[in-house]
Amino acid sequence: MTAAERPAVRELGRPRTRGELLAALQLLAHAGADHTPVVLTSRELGERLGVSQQAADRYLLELERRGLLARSLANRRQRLSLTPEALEVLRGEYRSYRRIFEGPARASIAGEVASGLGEGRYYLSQPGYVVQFAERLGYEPYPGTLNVRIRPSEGRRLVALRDWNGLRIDGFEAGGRTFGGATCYPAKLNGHACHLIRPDRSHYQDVIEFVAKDRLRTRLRLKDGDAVAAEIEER
Amino acid sequence: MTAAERPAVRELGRPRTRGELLAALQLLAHAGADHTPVVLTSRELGERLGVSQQAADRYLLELERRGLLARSLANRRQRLSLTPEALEVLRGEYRSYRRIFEGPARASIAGEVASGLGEGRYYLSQPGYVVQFAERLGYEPYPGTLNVRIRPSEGRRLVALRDWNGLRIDGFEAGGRTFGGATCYPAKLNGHACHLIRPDRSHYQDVIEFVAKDRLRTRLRLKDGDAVAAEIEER
DNA sequence: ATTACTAATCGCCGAGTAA
DNA sequence: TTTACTCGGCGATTAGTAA
Repeated sequence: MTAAERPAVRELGRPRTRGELLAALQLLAHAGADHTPVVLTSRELGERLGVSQQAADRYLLELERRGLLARSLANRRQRLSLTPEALEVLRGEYRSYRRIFEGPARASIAGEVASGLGEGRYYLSQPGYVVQFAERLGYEPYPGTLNVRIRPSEGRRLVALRDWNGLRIDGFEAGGRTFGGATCYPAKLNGHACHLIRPDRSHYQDVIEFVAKDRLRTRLRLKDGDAVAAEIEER
Repeated sequence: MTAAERPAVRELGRPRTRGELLAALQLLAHAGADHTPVVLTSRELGERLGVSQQAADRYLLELERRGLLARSLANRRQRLSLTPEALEVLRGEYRSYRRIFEGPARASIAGEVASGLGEGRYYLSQPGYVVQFAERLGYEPYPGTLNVRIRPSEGRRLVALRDWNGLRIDGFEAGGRTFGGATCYPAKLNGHACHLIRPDRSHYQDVIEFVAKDRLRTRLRLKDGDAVAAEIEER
């Protein structure tokens, strides 16, 4: 997923069009189109949404045009299924509402310092990232990540990060290659403020990465294998 | 809250208008208007929603008209706060999205049979309730509730029922008096299918009530003080 | 500055209908 | 029956502006 697509997918447009499409996505998800193709006529959809068959059909066409809905017309009966992008949109709404009623989510996680592949320095030096970090995290991070290995069982808990609001770092293209996006979450490592950074396409299963203004290894006097405690919070 | 108001509050109208108002409510809640009056100009609101100042202002007027927003204009700077009805609308959305990603919620709870005040029979005999039960639960319940006393600590867990989807029984007026609404949740009592019924204005703190097609005391051979296990599920 | 009215424009809705 | 187009009508939007 490139940088340019992201915001387009996240935002459904202006409120005027947004509401109808969201309502349609929501209804389709409840009908099961989030995991299975669903047979639903535009008439039925319109009835349930309180609009005409024509309007419902337009919603479907529009959703398809935006890459949020996959349709297959077989024998005049369309089968509808939501795309991963649509689920991302719905998940964003879920996050938003959950934050209102549950407050920001938090998690504590323990692990030990691990050595990375040294790529962090290369990536975090990319100007395309640096400007975004400066703008969204409020600082230019030290060009290198601190890797922390966690127990696989704890890793499963972190899957829930999908549901959290984070600070988006968008991907971009530079010098003919693609740099992927990432999401950052405010964190404390042994009490020291930093950010957990979760690349969209993560290479690791049981390693999480942190960025901070200073070099964390030096600042916290850490070496490979040292135990660390991380506190992660929703933005 | 009377029966007539309920649906009007729950539904924000057709998708066309619904989306804008929901987006505005959502934004206001995030700005803190759910618990504290918030100073926010219509220009700022419009910018954040991606509409003009005029449109944003209309949203505010419309929300106020629907009883979802309280405004106080002091010195040309309006202070906005959401009403309980608005929070109910937002909570409904939260429920809906949570169901998509978390699936139906469940809870197990233990308690013991308690004797009620005998009002159950009177209430459940009201035709205004009976027709709704028949339509929404799929049966006409035996006119009497089984009361189960739970430990106060368990009762706190049931507060979460607020966040669950349930089957609405609307309040109504008959014979000059008002009958309040309630929400029902599919449940099993010692494995027997029934419904937990939660009146909007509950008299009890640590007593929950069940309805079923048959008389539960007879069917399950229960007497006061008997231990029972209940499984409650989101609709 | 604000809020919020009026007027003109814009675009969504639904009826009719084709395929 | 479906899906999905055209088009007239009208409700929502924005610009301009008053208070």
